[in-house]
Amino acid sequence: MAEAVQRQAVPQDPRIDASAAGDPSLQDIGLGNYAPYLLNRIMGRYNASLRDEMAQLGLTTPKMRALAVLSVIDAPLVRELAVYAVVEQSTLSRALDGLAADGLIARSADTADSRGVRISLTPAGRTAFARLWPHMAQAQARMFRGIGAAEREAFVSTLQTMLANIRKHPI
Amino acid sequence: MAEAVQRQAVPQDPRIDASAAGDPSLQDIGLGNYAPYLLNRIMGRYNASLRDEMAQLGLTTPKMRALAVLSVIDAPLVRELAVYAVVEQSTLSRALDGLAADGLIARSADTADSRGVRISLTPAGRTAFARLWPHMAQAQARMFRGIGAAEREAFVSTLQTMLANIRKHPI
DNA sequence: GAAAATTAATTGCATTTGCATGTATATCGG
DNA sequence: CCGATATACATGCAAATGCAATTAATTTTC
Repeated sequence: MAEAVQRQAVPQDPRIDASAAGDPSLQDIGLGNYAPYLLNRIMGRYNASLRDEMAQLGLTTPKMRALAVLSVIDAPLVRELAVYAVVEQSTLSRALDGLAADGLIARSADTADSRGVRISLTPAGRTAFARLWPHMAQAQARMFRGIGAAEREAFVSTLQTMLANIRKHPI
Repeated sequence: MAEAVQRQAVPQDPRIDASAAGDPSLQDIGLGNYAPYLLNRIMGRYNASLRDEMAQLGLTTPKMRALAVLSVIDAPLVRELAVYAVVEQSTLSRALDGLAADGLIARSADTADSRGVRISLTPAGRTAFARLWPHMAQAQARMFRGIGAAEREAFVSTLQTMLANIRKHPI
């Protein structure tokens, strides 16, 4: 399975890293200074703790995220919702089945393109989100404990730049 | 894409949020200013793109992360590795089966506690990581494109505070 | 204007995941 | 020092996931 990776001392593919000197090693940087490591640790814990709280409300992470996005964005297409909610479209489709069965969302055909399905919150869905939002707000507050407004704004601003850098979708 | 979705003034459950005023709504904040949303979008894309590249090297995300952590931390216990790699222990255990089968890691009983299993990179494992590291370094570089050294250091410093805030494990 | 290509969403299916359990070892309390 | 409890890791199994194929509709091309 992994044979390809264990070959010896392969010279760097110039398409992969054009910088002649090569990258500083992870040891040089140190795990604790390596941003993706920190980001994964932080989000791993944030998402896990939220997931446990959502389970008690009978919701999964995809369902929670769909409700959250729908509280802000009105009647998106399924594929748009998938991007915003950071959920695979097939997973989202099934999560929407569950939310619809619980009467929290409604599916309706797009008027302009009958392939498209627009998703909207029902009043019950809005109520459900109002109940789960405090958990999300609190998890965020825990995350930012001891971080002042200025630092926090700078942090969010950097995140916005980063999202613009790496995003693949125009939305 | 619509704005001003009507709000329903659902009374807050006092057990959920003791702060009398309640949280500002997600609409008030705006998705694009809500840090957990940005973080999930960013890490979703970062991890997906790295996962695709790793698949071509015959590695999964848990395997990649295990190798990365092992390149920095010497002979951790399985549970420690699971924390650093942000992978469930049962998932990690199976990823280690695969890495061991490929000769990339070695398991050895802990000398002090015979229940413990210490994991270390083999020379082949070290070579494998040397080959995948440029991909990780480049994904990180993409993420920080157009962000200066000072901003980047401030960002990482905030992340370190956040990790200290939310982490559950002492490590 | 019809065939070909593209796009939207859902669904089938194999893989992956994670919870719960099992097994072995270590530590604690009396 | 012995039974009870806790911890470490692996594994059984059901559920969740994601890729690929399907169905349906739109757009493009010639």
